[in-house]
Amino acid sequence: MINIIIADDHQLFRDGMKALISSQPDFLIIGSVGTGQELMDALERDTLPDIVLLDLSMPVMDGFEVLRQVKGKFRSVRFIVISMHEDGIYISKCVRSGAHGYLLKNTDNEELFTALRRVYSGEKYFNDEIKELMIQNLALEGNDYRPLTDRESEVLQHVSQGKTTKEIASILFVSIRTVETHRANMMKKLDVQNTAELISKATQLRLI
Amino acid sequence: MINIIIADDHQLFRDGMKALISSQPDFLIIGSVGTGQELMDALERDTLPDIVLLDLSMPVMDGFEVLRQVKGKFRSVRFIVISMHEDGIYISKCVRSGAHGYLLKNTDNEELFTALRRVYSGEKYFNDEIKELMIQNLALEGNDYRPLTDRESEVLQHVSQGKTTKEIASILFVSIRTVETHRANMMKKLDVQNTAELISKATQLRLI
DNA sequence: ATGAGTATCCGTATTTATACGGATGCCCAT
DNA sequence: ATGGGCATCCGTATAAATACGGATACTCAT
Repeated sequence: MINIIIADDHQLFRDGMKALISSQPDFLIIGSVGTGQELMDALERDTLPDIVLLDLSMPVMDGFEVLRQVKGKFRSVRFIVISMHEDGIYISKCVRSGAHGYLLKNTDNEELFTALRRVYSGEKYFNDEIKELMIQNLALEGNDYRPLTDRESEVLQHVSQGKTTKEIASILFVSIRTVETHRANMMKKLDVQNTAELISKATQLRLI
Repeated sequence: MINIIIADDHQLFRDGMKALISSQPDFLIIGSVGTGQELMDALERDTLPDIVLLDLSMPVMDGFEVLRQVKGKFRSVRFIVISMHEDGIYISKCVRSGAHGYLLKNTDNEELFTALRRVYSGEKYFNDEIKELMIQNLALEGNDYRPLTDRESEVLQHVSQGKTTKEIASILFVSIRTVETHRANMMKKLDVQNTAELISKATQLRLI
């Protein structure tokens, strides 16, 4: 019997999920919580589930924070993220944070069951579409991805708003050469040829 | 009694919605369909509902196509779009296509009921968040928004990939001046100062 | 004490973008 | 026949970006 907790701030969703999952003989819903804090409390206090179905966008303590706090703590519990976000960056972030699976909220029933069973048996579950999104995101990041510094981010923000190097220098009270250097460094970090590609890529990477 | 049809390709969602809506004494689910075509057939054949809860991303005939086909046809039926997409462009497109309301799939129960009642009584229903997203999109479009021509879009694509005017001229077998003119015209249409802002705005407007 | 990273700034040069106009020809709707 | 929109191309000029290096000083971890 696979013990499952559902963590999502919408009762409708939890109820629907509970009804669906309970229809299968090998699944048992042992908890249904509406906040990250409730989930943490349940994990500390009660019988540990085999799997947590975890929404990302919960108030106060979101899914990412939950993953961060449980990291290395409840090792026997596996987390399948369920999210509306079909964005490679969210998915990559979840995978890095230790998620064992990722499903979109419009996943169909059979796939949900398959995911639950696969993750229960020790595998990770990411379907082809999810994999493709992750690959796209990693390809965007490139081989030697280094994050932008605070100043670079600031300059990038101004550039994306259409300001010239001269204008940015004036706003930040620095030399034109300083801004030029920051622009050049960003272009190197993101491996792009010019400003158009910089803005394009930075947008895709959610740096703007 | 408010008669309602639910149109969504995921049975779990339809079932959950049906259970929730049926819990209210003034609502009656008179149909539950999984495709746009089924919805069209139901509207042609059966008693018309007062309201259709319409998912956007259905296979073959999506929600936009449904709205387009019903435009001016079933005038007494009101459409509330239910979508995962919290994107001003989707929302604006729905409103332009005649939707009477727009809800995100993580809307809470009470708000769903409110929306159904308001739309039934002749109002439109868009909450503050949805309105804000629309406003942002309209602000982006600006005052005298004109769409890009095919050639402009083609040039824009190349520009966003980091190509210079010279390179684009070579690829398209036209003069450098031609590409220069296209770039200048796009910048005028989108009311931006330079290429960085062009790419930034075009991305937000989903032109790239 | 040392080294790496960050932020700052420089000289010189070339390439690219942008701006100010202007023009012709084709297609299509009126 | 006419006019508007689109795609094409031009001369001249300035502004901006990019590129090739180089440099100093501060902070923080080792």
